Amino acid sequence: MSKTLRTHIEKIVNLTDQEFDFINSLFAQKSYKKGQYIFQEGDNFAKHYFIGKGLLKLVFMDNDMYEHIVGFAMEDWWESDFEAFYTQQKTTMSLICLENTDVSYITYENYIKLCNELPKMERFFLEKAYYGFIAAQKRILFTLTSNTKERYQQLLKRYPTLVQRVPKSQLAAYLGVSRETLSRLAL
Amino acid sequence: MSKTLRTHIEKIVNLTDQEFDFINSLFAQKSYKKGQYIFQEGDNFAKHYFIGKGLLKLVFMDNDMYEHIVGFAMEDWWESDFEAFYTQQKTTMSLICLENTDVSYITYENYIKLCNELPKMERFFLEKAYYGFIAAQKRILFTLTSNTKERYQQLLKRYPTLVQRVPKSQLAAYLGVSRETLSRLAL
DNA sequence: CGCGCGATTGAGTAATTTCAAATCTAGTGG
DNA sequence: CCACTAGATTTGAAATTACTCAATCGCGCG
Repeated sequence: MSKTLRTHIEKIVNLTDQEFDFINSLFAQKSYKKGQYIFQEGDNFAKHYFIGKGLLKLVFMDNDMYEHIVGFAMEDWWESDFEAFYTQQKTTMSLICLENTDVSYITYENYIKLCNELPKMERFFLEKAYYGFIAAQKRILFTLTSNTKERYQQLLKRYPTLVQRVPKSQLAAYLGVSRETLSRLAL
Repeated sequence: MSKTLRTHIEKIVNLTDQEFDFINSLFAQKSYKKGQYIFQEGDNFAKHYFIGKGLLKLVFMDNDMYEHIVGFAMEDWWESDFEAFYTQQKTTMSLICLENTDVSYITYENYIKLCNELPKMERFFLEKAYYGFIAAQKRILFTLTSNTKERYQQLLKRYPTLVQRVPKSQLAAYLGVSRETLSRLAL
């Protein structure tokens, strides 16, 4: 799994063996089973997670206990409650395993240390943040410009593997429609 | 206006006079009148804009020529077609002045030079990217969890000055509802 | 076989859109 | 000061879309 992380980082910045050893020393590994919470609303010490294997959902629970899906995350993706991580406040969302999952994670202290001692990693995280922002803005634009059916078709097209691994009710919670409405869409 | 930019940057990283002179040498200034396009869908050489004064909308035009508002931008904000800027492709959106506006802008080449020669500016842009991402994700979450009325009230509460400067029809195009629906909301 | 979960279907209700018309408002010229 | 106009907003009514609640269906698994 460490090899996965290195390969992943080296898609953006090149690393010497020593540099990667340093990076690796700042990450820890953990495995979770389907259904487990990696973190839960209200937790402190938010961390940043790199997913080696598995499938997760980042959810926000409303007053009626309905889970709104802010995002899915799978192999080679990063996920966290980003605001909680970066500002070191309590999390407002939860990260839940939809499959058995292996993650590498970094604490905020180690993240700061990493950026200070290895500025090229700041470049790496900057690029990740850019693409995260671009993706979020595209999702906003798509909800503005498209109806439910089009957004569902786009989801199927864009993440074909994801869709096969996730119950449709979860896709509805991501798209922001009821599962009945999703079920009635004639494709 | 240069003073504004310096003050703005120094909220995140401190600068020497020499450093700021260097930064400033990489930016150019330009003024626009209400109604003018700073850039338009299909333009090349996307730039990154810092708004010294004025008010802008970032819009995407659909097949029916309806303008969807991806975001507003005002004093002390950065705005651009971020994907077009970062990947140096043609813009897919347009940036339009809702008031007379003064901007400082940086080209992609100068942006790269700036980050390479002054790594602390990479830290600055990283922080901007983080907060941009967090804001976008919050907007997504708000559309998932709230009805139209709540989203409009949130907008009024969060950007009270903006709301006074923008026609309601534009707020509707930002929220993703028709202007008639917005008009019928009893607050 | 039967349980449990997810998906679908039905029926009534609520929210939003669309198109059209009426109203309001700020700025202009006489 | 008033009439006029353009743009913005509001209102009305019908059509569409989505939601809710309830019932049913389908299927893998012990």
